[in-house]
Amino acid sequence: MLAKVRMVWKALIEEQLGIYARSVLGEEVALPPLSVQTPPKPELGDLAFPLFAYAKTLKIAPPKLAAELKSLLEKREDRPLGDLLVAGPYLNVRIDMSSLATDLCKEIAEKGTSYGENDSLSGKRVTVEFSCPNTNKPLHLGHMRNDSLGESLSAILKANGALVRKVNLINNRGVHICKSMLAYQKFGNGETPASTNMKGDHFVGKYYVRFANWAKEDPTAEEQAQMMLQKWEEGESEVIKLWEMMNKWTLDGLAESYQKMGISFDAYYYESQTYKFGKDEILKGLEDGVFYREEDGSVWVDLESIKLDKKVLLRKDGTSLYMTQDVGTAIMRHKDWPFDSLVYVVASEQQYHFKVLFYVLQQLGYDWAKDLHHLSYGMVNLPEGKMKSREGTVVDADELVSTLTELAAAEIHVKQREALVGDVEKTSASIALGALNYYLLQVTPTKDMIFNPAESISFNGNTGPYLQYMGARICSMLAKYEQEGGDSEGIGFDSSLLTLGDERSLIKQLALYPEVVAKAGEDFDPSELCTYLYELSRLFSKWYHDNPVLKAGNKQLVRSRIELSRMVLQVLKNAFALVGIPFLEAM
RNA sequence: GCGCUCGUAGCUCAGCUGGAUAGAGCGCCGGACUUCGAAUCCGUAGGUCGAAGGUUCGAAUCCUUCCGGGCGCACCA
Repeated sequence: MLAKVRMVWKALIEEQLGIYARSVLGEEVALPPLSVQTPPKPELGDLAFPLFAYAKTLKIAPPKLAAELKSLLEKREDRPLGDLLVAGPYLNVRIDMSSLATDLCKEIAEKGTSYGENDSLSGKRVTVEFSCPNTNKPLHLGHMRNDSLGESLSAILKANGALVRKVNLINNRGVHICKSMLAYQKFGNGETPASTNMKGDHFVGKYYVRFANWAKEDPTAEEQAQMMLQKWEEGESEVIKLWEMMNKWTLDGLAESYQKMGISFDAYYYESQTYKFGKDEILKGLEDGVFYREEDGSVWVDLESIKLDKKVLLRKDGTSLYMTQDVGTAIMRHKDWPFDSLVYVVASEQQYHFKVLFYVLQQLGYDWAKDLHHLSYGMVNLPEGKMKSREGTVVDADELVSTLTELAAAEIHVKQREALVGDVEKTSASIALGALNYYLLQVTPTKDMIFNPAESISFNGNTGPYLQYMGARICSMLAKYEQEGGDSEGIGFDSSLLTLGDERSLIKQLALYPEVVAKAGEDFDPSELCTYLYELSRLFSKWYHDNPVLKAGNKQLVRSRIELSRMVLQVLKNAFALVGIPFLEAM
């Protein structure tokens, strides 16, 4: 909506520039494109058109040109509503906020939860792979950033019109899995998650740690694990039975965590089922001459054309590797659900892997391989440095969620909001989730980030709960308004009454939302929505603090401010849904 | 060594395709609840945007070099 206003003014001024150039120079000249910006201060208007670039060709100082254009434009009948102002070398526009607000109010009311959506990816099928845990330990903070990003990105792509399929690849095979199995076999004494009253993933994780300790004393431990893997691959029934049992324990535990964290998938893939795939594809590529075979029998791809060295795709004994498997899995997924695009949400450590993977898939001639993406995100570190499992500094996901939930509940009790909130347990869980997702998504994905536990449990300032709080306050105000019969009085929304600077800023921010959704989708960057949300909430809370709504006096003004609040509420709700912040009517 | 990436206030982060006095939050100090929810709001202090060059009318933003972090560079996954 704001985009439209911008376009109209830009086109008009560009046209005027052309006319002016012709009159001054007496001939047609190619002028540099006009750029549109936002002035740094509200007093300077809403749109800014810097004129520096024209000084040379038109032989006029930018401030003079601004004044000239202003007076020429003001004579034009076809000029849209709004004011022109000269601000030094800039020609600025103060747009007609009243008509924008009227249109906006209508649009938000009509579209409701779909306000902000667009069809830039309309009909496009996108598979998003994320999470991809091991089945030998519970989720930790690193997984949480991955999960938040994957879930949020999926929602954002949907809001841009895409058909999204969320998939998870469970890493449930390999030596590391055998380690926890072996430790359990040796030291388990038949205990189970049920008998020890432990969550399955933590239970299995305990044995993974147990293995590490044992391996320190017994040098044969690693060897034994390797032997177990062989037995597993041969399908020895006892090993398979143990594997199935322990896998289920972990997966049940993970399912519980996912549920709590609001994570879900449309399909699961298991490495145990996919690890052999890809071999045939590589052999086909070898036949077609896109790969080559070394003397020892191993198969390689030459990466010189993408300025990398070379990479093995099949071992000399003909078995698959990580890369081989990923090639197979991608192709299989495309058969399952023919996508136009595939996004991998995986840590930045694997940038090289994905560069190679994408290249190999292209070499194999799949047309969909043109649109593969790696949403590469940085590490999550602690203030003291990296998380290290050996030093026990890994932040456990379940523990973190429950700590935050307890703190939120404590806050509700301190403020004596039990009655207002209703279900304290559910509400505090939602606050915890909002806090976590916002904390993790706030940072530009590609950057490493520092997770400060003390800061993450704070609910003040630039946090998820701050945003939720704004929503709750608006809800409570609207409830009061409706209770007092405000809506039934038949008074309409009069946008011309919203003349305060803060109101103008709010309206603009609301009108900007659809563009932010589109940009976040283009950039694969949920943090852009976080920044937007905080700015919207901040503007609202300042305005709401300084200006009465229900007690504004004039009924027409009350009504108009109520409508403005309703718009803010709607946009908050819509944006929350895209970044995993549960909306709360009371907290 | 090669490749990728990052370096903005004490700390954590924003800063749109280069543009008008570089912005928030936390923390510090100081204010605002008989008034729509104080999980709030307002104010003060705090920055030669890692360094040096270059391109440009104009650089935190683009280019080069250097310094300093991180991550890759397995017939592991």
